Amino acid sequence: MATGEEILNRALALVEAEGAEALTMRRLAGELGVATTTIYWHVGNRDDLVTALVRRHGEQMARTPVNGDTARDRVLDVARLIWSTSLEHREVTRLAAAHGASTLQARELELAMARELQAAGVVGTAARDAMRAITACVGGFLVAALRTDKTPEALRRTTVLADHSADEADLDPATREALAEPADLPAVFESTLRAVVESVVPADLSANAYL
Amino acid sequence: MATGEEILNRALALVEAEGAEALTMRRLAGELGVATTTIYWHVGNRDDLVTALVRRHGEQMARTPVNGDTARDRVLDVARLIWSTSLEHREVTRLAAAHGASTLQARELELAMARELQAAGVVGTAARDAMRAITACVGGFLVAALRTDKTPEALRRTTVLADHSADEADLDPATREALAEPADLPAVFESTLRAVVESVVPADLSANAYL
DNA sequence: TCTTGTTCTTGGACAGCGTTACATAATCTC
DNA sequence: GAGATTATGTAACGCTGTCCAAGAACAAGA
Repeated sequence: MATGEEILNRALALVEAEGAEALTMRRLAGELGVATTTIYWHVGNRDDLVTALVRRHGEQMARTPVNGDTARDRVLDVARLIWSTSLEHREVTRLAAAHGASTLQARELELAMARELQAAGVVGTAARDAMRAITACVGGFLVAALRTDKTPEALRRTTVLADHSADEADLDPATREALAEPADLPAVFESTLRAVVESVVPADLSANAYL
Repeated sequence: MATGEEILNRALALVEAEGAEALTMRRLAGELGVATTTIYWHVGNRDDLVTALVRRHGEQMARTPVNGDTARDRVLDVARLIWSTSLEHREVTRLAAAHGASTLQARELELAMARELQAAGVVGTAARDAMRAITACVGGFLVAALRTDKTPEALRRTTVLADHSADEADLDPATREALAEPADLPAVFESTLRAVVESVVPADLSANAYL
């Protein structure tokens, strides 16, 4: 009755609907109308459950085709894809991050990036290092974006950084004011990633007739 | 007998010695030879405990002076400082990350960065966005570096990305081989951060007589 | 049809977690 | 010394992941 596939479906639905922390063995079992131990029999550990969940979801995430004319644009687009799809399914992303399985979640997309890098002439250790740089940055921005959701007021950047009690008087008032409100994260992401990709992927001269 | 200060000291020692997940209320109480509730009386919640811990530790982290001749170098050096001190106290960093208090941990150093940016002529929203970009990247690399420690073999990048069963045949063998072993993260960090900082902090012409 | 073996499900327990209500002891204040 | 404040302890509640041993369902062989 309760196949492993069904359990994963239900678990995914639960996570997307009520957040990563709603995924408990008892809760999921109740959702399926089944005893807790049944899940263990079919899927195994909670670790196994989450791993299977993230892997399956990661495979579905890589459906979108890659856009862009130049090699750089296509690499950049893969990075954008990781960013946007991770944000669309932010609860799964949070779950994967808490589980240390972010790489597994983005596996297919990272391999796509490896292919685009190869098309740009970046192979071997250079490709590995380029991927590392790009994915680290994407991951950093993702952490920043997801943190904002559930962090209590007192730990927000805007309050932590703006709340200086008369010290930090040497900071420009305009800067102080700017620190008190959140940045436009997608915009900063876009420009930062562009800089990183440009530093790592050689310009595709052939694609631009004007150079 | 057990002041709040002492409790924080012991908690910090516990975290640094046995990892972030060793910090449980009962464990800490036992360590102090005291009932669990005593901690609640002195420090409050576990959230409060961790917050206080991270804040205090973050203040101690900002002792190191900033080096560098040009404005860019000094900004870069602050970023390096966040990176290296966070890695030296990696368990506290892990704890702060799990608690969503990374900004609090790096507060003093981020404010130092704001000052260096100001010295470089970057103020207002530009300074905020620049800080966001830099700290997101540093955070991303930190997550990557810390993840490697405690992730089970099966979830490591090197296995996740290298383990393609005859698919991905279109990937260069050199790339495949490179993906199977870890990157030199500090080196990639250094070069990536340089690119980001350069894209965000204007060159300090006055500091270089040759330009 | 009865039996045997495998697959699947279950109830109940265990140890651990954060947290709290309540009772007790120590210390200071008037 | 009486009373209030501060500090600590006991015992429980509800939650978590996990496992064990017992049972139900079902397939196939005699």
